[in-house]
Amino acid sequence: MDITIKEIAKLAGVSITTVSRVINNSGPVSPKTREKVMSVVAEYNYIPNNSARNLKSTKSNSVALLVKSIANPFFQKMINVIEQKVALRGYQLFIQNVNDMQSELDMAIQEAQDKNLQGVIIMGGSFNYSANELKRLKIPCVFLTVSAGKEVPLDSYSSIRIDDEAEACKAVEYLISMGHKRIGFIYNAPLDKMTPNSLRHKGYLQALEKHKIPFDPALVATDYSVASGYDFGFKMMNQLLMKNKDMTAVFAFADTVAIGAAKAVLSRGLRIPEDISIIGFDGIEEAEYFHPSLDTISQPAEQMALSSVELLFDMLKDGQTKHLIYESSLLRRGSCAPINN
Amino acid sequence: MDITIKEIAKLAGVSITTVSRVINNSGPVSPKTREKVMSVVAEYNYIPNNSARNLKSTKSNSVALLVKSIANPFFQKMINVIEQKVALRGYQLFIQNVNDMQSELDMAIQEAQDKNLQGVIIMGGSFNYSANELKRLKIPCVFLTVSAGKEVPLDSYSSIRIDDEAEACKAVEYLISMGHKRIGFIYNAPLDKMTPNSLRHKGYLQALEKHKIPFDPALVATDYSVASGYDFGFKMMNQLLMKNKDMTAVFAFADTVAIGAAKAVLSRGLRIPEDISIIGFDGIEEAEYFHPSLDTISQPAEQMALSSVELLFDMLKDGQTKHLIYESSLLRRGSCAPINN
DNA sequence: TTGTACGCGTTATCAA
DNA sequence: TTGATAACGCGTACAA
Repeated sequence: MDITIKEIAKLAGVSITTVSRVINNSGPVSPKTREKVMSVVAEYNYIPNNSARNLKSTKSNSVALLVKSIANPFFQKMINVIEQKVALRGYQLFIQNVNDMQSELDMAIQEAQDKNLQGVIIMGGSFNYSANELKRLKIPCVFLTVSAGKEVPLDSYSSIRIDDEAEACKAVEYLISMGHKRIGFIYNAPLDKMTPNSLRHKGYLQALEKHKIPFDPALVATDYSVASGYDFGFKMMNQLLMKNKDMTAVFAFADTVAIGAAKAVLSRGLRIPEDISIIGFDGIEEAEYFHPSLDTISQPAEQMALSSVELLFDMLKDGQTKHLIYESSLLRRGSCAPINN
Repeated sequence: MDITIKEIAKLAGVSITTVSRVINNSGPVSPKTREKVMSVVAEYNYIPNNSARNLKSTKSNSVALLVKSIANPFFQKMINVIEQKVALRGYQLFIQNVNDMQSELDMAIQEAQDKNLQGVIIMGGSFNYSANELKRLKIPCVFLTVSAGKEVPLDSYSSIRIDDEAEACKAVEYLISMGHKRIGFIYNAPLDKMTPNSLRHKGYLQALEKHKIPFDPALVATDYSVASGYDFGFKMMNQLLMKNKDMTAVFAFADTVAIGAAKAVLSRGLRIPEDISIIGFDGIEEAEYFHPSLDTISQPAEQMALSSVELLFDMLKDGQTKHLIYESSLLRRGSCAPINN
């Protein structure tokens, strides 16, 4: 085992209380005692044991950020912002990945207990949390990019998201406004849960309906069995192109997928946007650096991340919850063009 | 505070020992006692406190993966592999991001103590670890993509990496073999530390020297003050293009940077590879899905990740250390072409 | 098969 | 300005 506070105390010829005071700057210690202790601490590379600390103390100035699929590029920039803002408040931030198999809420509950967290931000996930589970998480919680779902009382959490359905609808209407009627859609969402992706699907359908464009299942590509990403977009787009010779535009539910789709188009010798218009969703850097840069529905990621921290500390302060729905912006960068025939 | 083992014991009408036995499957418990305890545990959503558990220093079957800059796309796929392989061994894996300001080794030491880790994999970072610090980390440690540096005894850690210098040299020689002589280089490495990136810089110089191509500082773009990424590559490439009208090829030290650079080329209406050949390094998915797909020096990421887990468990088993240097492969995908004038 | 009691490393409450 | 000492929640000898 490593060196403990007890041994440091003995080596410095003081009590453990004094050592504790020195390392935590709590309570009064005479300068020369402090110095003595410090030197011993340095000499033996003493590091306090956090488990013991958490066990004893009830307040640690720390919050956690749980990210459902940290590999998601869209989340990356939000993570950076949150990291900075939390640090600015003098709090420590624990960043944890939550994989597909794990329950983010369960992890939050566990971590909250282990680390005496003051609050949690949960990024990604679904809209299906139970009021009961959320109640077990006794600390303030902010959902980022989703809300907790209908059954959960609004005053038990805060949330920040966009209106995925409306924004997706906007994307498709943008294509429609350019004369497109045969509009493909690529998406991937679990069947059993409500996620932002499911809402984007709804948005696609809504736009078609609104503009009296008949829905054609052949124009929709999806595959629950695989993870979405570049290759997913690539494969799905190839399917769409094979099946629909008259398709003139495609809406991909995420930028990564849009990139894969765009690659499929270009690889076949087709042109963007002359032959196929493509629009994505999220607003990640990769879509901008693709060539041609892809049009997209861009979420105000930095702003959302920033707000998540603010809402969390609002809750910490006076328990006030808030539910923000941000506007996304349609970025026209040239991957969509009016239909030309 | 949350419910504790003591309260569960009381509610179930048994001792805490029995509860402990039930939840850990240690020691004998009669079926009906077990059932009784389980039901109380379930009813009250009891979750054992990990801090308290760790305090008892009962070797928890867990290892940690510390990632220097988890946002790095190249690391992402390795993380997935490691996650799976560790799980297969029945160990729990803690994944931790280490940002630029933090010392990965210090974090490892801290975590090892707090969580009773059995071992650590450190991904990324530099070649400058001190033997002393490594000694303070008393558990097996595997460095992935770097080694610990010259002063550290080889039997105190394991490592897996590639020969960055030789591979970078290979990339440049590939360009040279196609007749290129005015070859730009974009890179970014801290001045005070030895990193894979510094080695790639060396490789660039080495290739030039080997083929008697005069070194021209105007062909090298770097900027220590910013983080490297797409935008970095974009900016640096624009600088290079402005300064060197006769440049025919560029080697970017990382694929992300190569993508930004390629975007700069295409944005100016130049063609790849007809006007400028571009080659990157790492072998990330993004480079493949860029259009045109970018040539690159591809590291065997999955294999390296897999080996890192194996080496860690080798060390756990019998203390054997090993130092592997993998071969990278040159992926020719069409972003480089023979010079044509 | 079950329970009692101690200690893990730390902080906090007293009293000196 | 210092120092005993009691918790914190849990696992585990050792007893029963």
